[in-house]
Amino acid sequence: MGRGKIEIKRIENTNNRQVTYSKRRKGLIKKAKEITVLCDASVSVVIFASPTKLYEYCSPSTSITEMLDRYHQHSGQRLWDPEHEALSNEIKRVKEENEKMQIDLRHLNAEDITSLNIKELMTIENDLENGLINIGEKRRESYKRMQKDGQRLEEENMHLRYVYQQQMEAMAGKVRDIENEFNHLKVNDQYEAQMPFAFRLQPSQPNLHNQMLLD
Amino acid sequence: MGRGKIEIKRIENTNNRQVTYSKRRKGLIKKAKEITVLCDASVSVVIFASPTKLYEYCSPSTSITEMLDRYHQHSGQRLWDPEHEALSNEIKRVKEENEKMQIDLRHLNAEDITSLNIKELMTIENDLENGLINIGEKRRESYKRMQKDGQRLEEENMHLRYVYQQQMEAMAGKVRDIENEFNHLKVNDQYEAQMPFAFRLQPSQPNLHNQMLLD
DNA sequence: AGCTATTAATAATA
DNA sequence: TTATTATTAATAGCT
Repeated sequence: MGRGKIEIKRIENTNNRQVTYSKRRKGLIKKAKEITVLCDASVSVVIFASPTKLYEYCSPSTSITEMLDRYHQHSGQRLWDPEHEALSNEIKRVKEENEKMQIDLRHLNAEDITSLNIKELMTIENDLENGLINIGEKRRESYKRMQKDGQRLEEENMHLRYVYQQQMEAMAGKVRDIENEFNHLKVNDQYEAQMPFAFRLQPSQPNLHNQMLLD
Repeated sequence: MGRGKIEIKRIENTNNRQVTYSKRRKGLIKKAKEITVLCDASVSVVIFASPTKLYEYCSPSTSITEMLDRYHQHSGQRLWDPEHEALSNEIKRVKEENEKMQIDLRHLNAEDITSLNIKELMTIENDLENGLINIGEKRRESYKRMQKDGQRLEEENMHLRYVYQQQMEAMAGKVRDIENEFNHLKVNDQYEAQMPFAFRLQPSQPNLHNQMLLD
């Protein structure tokens, strides 16, 4: 691809070699970028021709480190300790999960579905429906739970009122008894003994709590 | 360079993507080999698109390890030490991505899915969705209403308990006053007068309603 | 996997 | 280095 065909062998002319290096390096990295985008691939490229200059490309989704990690996993070499391996496995696992979800998402968005058969489409549709149904189910459940809670609270409320009134009345009766006794004793007494207070039962106050809120 | 020009963006069709990946991967590695020979360069290429398959090229004069060493020297980074951190960050990043996708997946209910091939299917699904969404809306409303009611009842309940206890204590105090008065009178009395009852304040009973429910 | 019509890369050149 | 352009090389869309 040039003005003439060239043999793939070392370019002896230094200038030509450097020019070609520059051009082809650029081309290589461009290709790497393209395959990354087009094919959802992870690519790492490291190039150097002289000790001083080094060029590298690494696809955005990864890092050189991760590429290395993969490389080592692939080649079976173990250059580092198990902890790192554990981490790499973790990454691998999470990334796989990631990929699955990406596919699912794309499918649910009706992307990529041209490559799917009717059965797979049905499955996706089913998933969508089930998702919706499940959400409905959960809502219904918690609705019922709330309803139950509401009822329970209402009942508790009623009983509290009831108990409250009962107690008040019982007390009132007892206070009346004391009063009677007191008055009876008072008959034989020369100096006016008085009830220390005039206690009267308060009427039942269903909205008492509202008043309490103002305290 | 093909039958048609293509945009550099992810190829959605899975089959096409894989074919292109295979072709371009081959091309990339060929280019890497060529620049290695032509320009006396050292090149390392690592490619992978699926977790299981990994392709790599490394110029014969070096090894991946040496490439790395050079990379380290050049970038000033030392990959082996902070590797742990780098991997952790990677995990964190991917996990965050995961979470986002999970949220997306969950929110997909309301997503509009259209496709010419499966138009009918999707229409039905849409109807289903909308129906469920409307119902969901209503549910959500009454859910909130219930939640509010529940809160109100709970508050009322608490205040009833509070008022109840206050009244009981006030009464107990008053009953004590009466007792004192009574005893004082009794000193000058020749026949044993007795309190008509031994009134004692019941301890606060938070679970009173439970007992009441059994009545 | 192969086959080509096309596009893309690049060797020679300035 | 950069730009131009004549050529070759890579490859997209089909079988």
